[in-house]
Amino acid sequence: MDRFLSNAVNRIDAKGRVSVPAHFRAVLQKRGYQELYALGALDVPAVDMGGLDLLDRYEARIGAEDPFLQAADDMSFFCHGDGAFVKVDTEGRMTVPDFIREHTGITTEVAFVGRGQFFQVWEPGRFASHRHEVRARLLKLRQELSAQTRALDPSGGVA
Amino acid sequence: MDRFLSNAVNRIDAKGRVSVPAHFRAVLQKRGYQELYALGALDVPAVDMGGLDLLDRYEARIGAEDPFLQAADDMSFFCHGDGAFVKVDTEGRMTVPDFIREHTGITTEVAFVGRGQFFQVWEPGRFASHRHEVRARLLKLRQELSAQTRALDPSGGVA
DNA sequence: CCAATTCCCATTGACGCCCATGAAGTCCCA
DNA sequence: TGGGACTTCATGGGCGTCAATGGGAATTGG
Repeated sequence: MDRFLSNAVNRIDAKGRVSVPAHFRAVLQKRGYQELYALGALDVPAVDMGGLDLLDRYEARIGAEDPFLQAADDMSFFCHGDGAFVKVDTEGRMTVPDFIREHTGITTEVAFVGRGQFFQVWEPGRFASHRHEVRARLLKLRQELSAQTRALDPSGGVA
Repeated sequence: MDRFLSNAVNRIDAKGRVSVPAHFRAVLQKRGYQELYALGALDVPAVDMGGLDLLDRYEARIGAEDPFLQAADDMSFFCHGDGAFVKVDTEGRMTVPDFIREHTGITTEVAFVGRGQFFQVWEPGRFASHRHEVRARLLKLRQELSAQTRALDPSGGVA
């Protein structure tokens, strides 16, 4: 297994630590990352987390912009100033920093959600809501499309 | 880690000193700089700080300009005349000079903001405001772009 | 000689490292 | 196929180390 998949909810202990799911840790180790890069998502109360490759991808994107325009400055301010490194201890736990709690609303439990090349952390309740929203949007999209084409439904369907 | 990342707010003591975040100090040491070069940002109430390489980059930028144009003269006047060196003591603290206080509005607390190749100092309140502005601009930019490309979304995904 | 700055030491609070415990899952064997 | 032993993992807590901060002493410059 080489990508972040499925989801799990873990509890934050009295010292503010939470176990990163063993499966995610295995992916990180396989890719050679001991430290996590974390960045609050733009439009949802979630924080994206992943290896340094996540930051590299943002920096590559910045490199494509004219460095004297505001867009490049904004992007750097966002991914460097708003991002952070998060350490994972020898037991596979990370301490949840304040900016993650503020951005996500996390207090006592953390929902880890695999996203392929990275994963997200959510407040469990908000994650459940968002999941339903996404499902509803996809269902609607599929119904709209199937009136014209079967593109989203190669065999039995997405849902 | 070899770049300035994440942000932290530290307090100025009675003598006007403030601790440079340990992570930033580690980056400076790795690059071999004991002294900081500081220059007030043009369009925001922040001061850019970094090693001598920061000044080098500014000078390289000046060198790219036609020396007969006023722009080159202005740039040189600005980054040499308005820039300053800031010392870091044995404890990793710097004294906040007056021009930084005036340009940023800093009084009792300093927000250190990583920017990759350099970092910035802000008054914490203004930093928070600017952060929200940047996020709003990027969100808008992303929505405009997503009609054509998913470049800002590392997943390239639906959500 | 005074004032500002720098160096040194002390405190405290946060964080990383270690060990322990209990629950859940897996594998093997009868 | 069912049960038991082993492994893995999430979680809790003690302890040492380091960083941020405060204050005093020494040094330097005007």
